[in-house]
Amino acid sequence: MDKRELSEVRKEQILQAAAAVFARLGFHKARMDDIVQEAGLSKGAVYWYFESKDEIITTILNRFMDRELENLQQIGQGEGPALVRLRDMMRILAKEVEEITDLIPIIYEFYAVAAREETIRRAIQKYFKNYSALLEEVVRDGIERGELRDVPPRDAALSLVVLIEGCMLIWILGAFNHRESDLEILFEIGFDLLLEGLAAEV
Amino acid sequence: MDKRELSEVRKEQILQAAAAVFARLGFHKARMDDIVQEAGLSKGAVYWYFESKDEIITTILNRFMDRELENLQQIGQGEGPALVRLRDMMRILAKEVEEITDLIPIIYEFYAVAAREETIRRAIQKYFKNYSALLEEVVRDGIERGELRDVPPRDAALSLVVLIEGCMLIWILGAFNHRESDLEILFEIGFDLLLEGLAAEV
Amino acid sequence: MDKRELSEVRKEQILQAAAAVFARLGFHKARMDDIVQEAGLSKGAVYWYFESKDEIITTILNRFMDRELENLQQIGQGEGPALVRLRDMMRILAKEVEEITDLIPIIYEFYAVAAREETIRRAIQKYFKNYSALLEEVVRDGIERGELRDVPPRDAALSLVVLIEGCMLIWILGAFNHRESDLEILFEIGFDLLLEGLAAEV
Amino acid sequence: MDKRELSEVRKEQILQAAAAVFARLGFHKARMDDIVQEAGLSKGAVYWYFESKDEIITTILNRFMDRELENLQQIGQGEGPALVRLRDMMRILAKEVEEITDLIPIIYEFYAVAAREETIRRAIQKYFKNYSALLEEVVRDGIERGELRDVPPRDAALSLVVLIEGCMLIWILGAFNHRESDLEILFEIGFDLLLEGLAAEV
DNA sequence: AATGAATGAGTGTTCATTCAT
DNA sequence: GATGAATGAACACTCATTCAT
Repeated sequence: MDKRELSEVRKEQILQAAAAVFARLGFHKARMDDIVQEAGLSKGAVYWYFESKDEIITTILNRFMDRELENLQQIGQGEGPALVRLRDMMRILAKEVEEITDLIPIIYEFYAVAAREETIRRAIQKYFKNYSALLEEVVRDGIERGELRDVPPRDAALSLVVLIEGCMLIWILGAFNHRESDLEILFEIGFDLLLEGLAAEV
Repeated sequence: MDKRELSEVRKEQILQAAAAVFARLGFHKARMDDIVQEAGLSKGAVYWYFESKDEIITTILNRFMDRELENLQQIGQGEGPALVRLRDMMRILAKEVEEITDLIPIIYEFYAVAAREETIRRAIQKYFKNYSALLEEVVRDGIERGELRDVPPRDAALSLVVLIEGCMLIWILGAFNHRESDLEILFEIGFDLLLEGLAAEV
Repeated sequence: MDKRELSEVRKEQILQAAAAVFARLGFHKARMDDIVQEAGLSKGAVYWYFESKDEIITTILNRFMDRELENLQQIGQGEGPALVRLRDMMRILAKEVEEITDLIPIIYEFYAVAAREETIRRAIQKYFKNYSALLEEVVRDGIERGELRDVPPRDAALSLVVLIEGCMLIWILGAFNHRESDLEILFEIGFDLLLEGLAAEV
Repeated sequence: MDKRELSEVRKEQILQAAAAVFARLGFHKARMDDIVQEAGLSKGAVYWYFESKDEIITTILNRFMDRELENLQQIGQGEGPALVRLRDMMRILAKEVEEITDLIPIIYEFYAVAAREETIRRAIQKYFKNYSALLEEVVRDGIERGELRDVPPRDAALSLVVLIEGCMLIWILGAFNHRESDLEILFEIGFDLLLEGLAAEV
């Protein structure tokens, strides 16, 4: 393992630790000392790899968003029917999100910060832009194939983003905690209704 | 103005000031001294009415939720067609939310905390429960009137909550900041698509 | 009850409450609010009768010393044998002290303060002076009567004060907490040994 | 100087400073900032070595008691006549106490606290237990050698503790401030009377 | 006399960051 | 690269005292 490699390993080690601590305590209650301890390193070491607590936070956010996009992209690129691909995207997204449940509260802290701070907001906006662009692509395909109604693809993508984010919120808060305790089921209920519509046929 | 009245006025004065400060700086960066100054009182006075910063935060959350529910309730109770009532609810909600834009980031901080802390979570769950119960009622009415398809009212209510919360998030983050800068328009796009459905008719 | 009388009653009421609170919490942890509550009065009322927390403390100290001296004096003035009178003094002192056990810690706080502050020290010195003068008187009488050896009465009084204060300390700390849990017994053991002496007769 | 050594030095440095400040101002009026300044360190440094003001206080108490016991022990272990050894113990004790005069008020604050708080009381009780055990040993030896009357050694030890503590109190308060301004002299007067007894021989 | 709301200086403690080794 | 002791600004909260009513 050469120097560069070790350096990457150390960084990953710190981010891993930081994520765990943030998940446990949130950004603000988490102290650098907690991260240091969780990482099994020294304070100096952590500060050698990251300039500040803020940099750690931002890095975590970026990695999270990058990975999420990558995942979605791979799924969306399939060749089957659009509806199948969308369903698959949501199903897989649900699985992944459920695996990192602990990190979700952090996301909302990011959102709170983003609403106030330009820099973070820009990053998140970019994320959402990519995110919805991916969905829009599939929607466009679905319309062309005649699977979906001929609605503005961008609006449809918006609705899907709204659906996904809304469900995640409801889910993490346990707001509908009867049978819908699985994110996947929540997605499904919402998705089906969105597809078929609520209005009575005329 | 008698004692009890003055006491209420003072509390409101402090809450008002606190909300302003929180909106500007977020919970954590906001110092008690900021609230004190904004309220135009002394530190002792603030602590005379509230035990701690935390109590101020919680009180704000509760008042917010109470007021929001009350608003929705009044709108939902109307007699017209369900679709009109739902549209009205969202339109008015949009107006109100836009008026307290600054406070929205706080909501996400609450969500983040809620995901971690039982007490706050319970409060928010209760809020969502009431919130969706209101919507469910209107939906049920709509189904009976034949305005809406015969879907499980609870699922439909869930979808509406998801729609509303999702839109608010997209909006506050400015994630689709082209023409949809108004929350109302975002609501409308999402609502229309949800009503008519995305799927092509067979 | 005329004004002056009521005033005295109120003062006593406050001192009583203050003593109880001090006993429970010590001088420093005791807050004026605690005293106010214990007295069942308002803050303003307490400050109407006493200028400050300090004045309350000092007043309590003085009352305590005055009463103690008065008690000793009455006992010491008897006409019987000196040894009997001394024994009686200690016995009664023990009874009294045991009744106000809770207040004893306060005394040590006074001693601590006294060692640092002239004013309090003077008051306590005066107390001890009277205190030992009383004992000296009895001792002198005992020597004249041939009950006691012909030692300098002042030295003997000193020894008695030392005995009393030392026993009280040992007792309140529970330092010899086997059978000597009664202050009276502690006094007796010490007194007997002091009378008979430790040295083997030559 | 290696790490461990430096750490010890720093702790001592802080304790030294704290003792000085406590002596000057008492526990409660002493601020952490005073200790910090006196120690010539930063606030963070002090808190690096001690968790709280309370821990500093407790540590000082323990060190004091440990050292005192060690001293007494060394003196008591001598081989000469018991009376000589007791006299030496008191003489040396007097010297030592006079050297740390400033700390004595602290002791009384401890006594006051001890009377109220289990933890501190236990510590002090243990100290007194050791303390009197040492004296008891010498007394026992004295009785065996025929230097002392055949009294219960434990009672005699009690009397000696009482004598010592009583004298210290009288001395620190300056309660007999004529010629007996030396603690040593006070001890001597008390000790001689205790040895020879006050009662007239029959 | 009495009330209790209001004041504001004061204090123990925390914690992100730095830096000598 | 790595350590962990050291820094010091920041901050929530306390509480004796005041004073308008």
